[in-house]
Amino acid sequence: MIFIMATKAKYLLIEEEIRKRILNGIYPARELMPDQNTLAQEFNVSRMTIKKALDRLASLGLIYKQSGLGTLVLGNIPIKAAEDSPANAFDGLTEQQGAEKIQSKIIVFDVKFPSEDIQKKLDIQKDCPVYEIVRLRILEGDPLILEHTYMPVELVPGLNEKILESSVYEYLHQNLKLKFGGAYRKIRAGVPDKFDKKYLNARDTDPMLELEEIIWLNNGKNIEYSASRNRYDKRSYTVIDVNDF
Amino acid sequence: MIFIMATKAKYLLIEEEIRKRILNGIYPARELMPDQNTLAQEFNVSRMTIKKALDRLASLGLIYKQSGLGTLVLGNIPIKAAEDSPANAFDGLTEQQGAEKIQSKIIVFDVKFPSEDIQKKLDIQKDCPVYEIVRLRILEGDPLILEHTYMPVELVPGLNEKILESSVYEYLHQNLKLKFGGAYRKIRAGVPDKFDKKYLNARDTDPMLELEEIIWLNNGKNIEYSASRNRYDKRSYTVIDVNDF
DNA sequence: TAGTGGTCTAGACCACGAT
DNA sequence: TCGTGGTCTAGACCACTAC
Repeated sequence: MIFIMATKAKYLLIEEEIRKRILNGIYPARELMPDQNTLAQEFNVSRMTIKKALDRLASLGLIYKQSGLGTLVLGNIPIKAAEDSPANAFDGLTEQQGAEKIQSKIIVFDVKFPSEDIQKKLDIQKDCPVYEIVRLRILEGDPLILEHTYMPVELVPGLNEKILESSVYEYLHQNLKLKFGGAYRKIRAGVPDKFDKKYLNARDTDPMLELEEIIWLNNGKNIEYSASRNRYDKRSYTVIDVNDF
Repeated sequence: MIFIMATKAKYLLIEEEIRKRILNGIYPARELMPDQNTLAQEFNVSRMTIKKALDRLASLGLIYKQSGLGTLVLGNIPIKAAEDSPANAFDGLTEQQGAEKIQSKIIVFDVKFPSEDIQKKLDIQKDCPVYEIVRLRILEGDPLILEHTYMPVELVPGLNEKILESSVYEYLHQNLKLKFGGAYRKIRAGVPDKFDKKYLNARDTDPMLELEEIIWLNNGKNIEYSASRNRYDKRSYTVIDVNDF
């Protein structure tokens, strides 16, 4: 009949509740959990709403649904480590690790016209100035990531060193009210360059893990191209994939 | 998971059609496309069905939806290269590249009791034998990937060298009728080991890109743990991420 | 205020797996 | 055959954005 979205959508609340039940062993791993109709009755919602909650849990890899069989609770993932970073995450490093743990040292902060390469990556014209930023991100005193970033000036007015030293993401969201639409990321390995050697203390034989990234806003404009260089022994990226056929 | 009705589900057909319209510029990039009600009328389906098609296109990064605004068509992704491998893909290498291009050379094919590490990764007991496989994957005559794989024997009866030389995935699906539930993948960089040097011709200073992977079946059992070593100059992995907070 | 996408319902039929 | 999850509908209200 009527429903209120005072806070969260029902399917999100149900998702949370079911996740708790899985973690607490109320729905044990490797067993079937109650069927959608039963859950719909229990939560007093329609089956579509239950299904939406389960779809999300399935896409996180917590459950597996199969038509004709039921919904299976999956176990924990053995190669998952606490220090792994999901390859699909939107919060900045500051938000991931906590502001008190992360320091940022500005190596380069400049404005220039974009090279052809950067024009293509940001989808802008050659007369559209961009910030060029190189930041060293330091976790608890340890050099962790060297970030090379390009952003169109017109999309990010008022960027300054103070902001770069704290959280750019916060500035974009809180102050400029910008919203991210999505990101495309590419992960690869590479040899250390002179920046890596100087700032990440990489030796010639130390592999680097590089995350290249284009982020676009909800209006479709590209706001950032960045290449993050990680020490190979400090970081890895993870992806969960759910079979869809 | 899915349908396989005699015909495809409506939302899949609509997804295809809209994708075509985007690629053909009928719905131009960086502009709003028709709203959901209009599309529902045009395709003669309910709005929920249109929404489901759009949800999928959004998760692929082709469009961006915003409540109150409309649905925006996004452009192409500048750092996307033809040789990139999606980090979330299920088909084996043979299926990705075509059977005629890929050769597999078996370096190790053995059966043993699992180490503690492998027991944990496959979630099995110590008396449950596993295959240990090392395969060199060769693309058009060029050594590409060195795969170290472990699989429980009881889940994969009848595995042999002939199968290893063609496609294991095909054997699992076609012959054993197994279905994958999902996978967890971890990507990192590392230094070359003696296998990499011998079979991938890696020099001491060549970084390796490693993809570690656990695959589980739709019954929740882990069927495979593998670590794939790639030459850094031959391969990178990609992820698309869509903001949906 | 008008119009968008997001959520939700109650009920229907279908394909699939197990019995 | 029965019960499961998957799809689909027709219509409703909500939250957000732009005007």
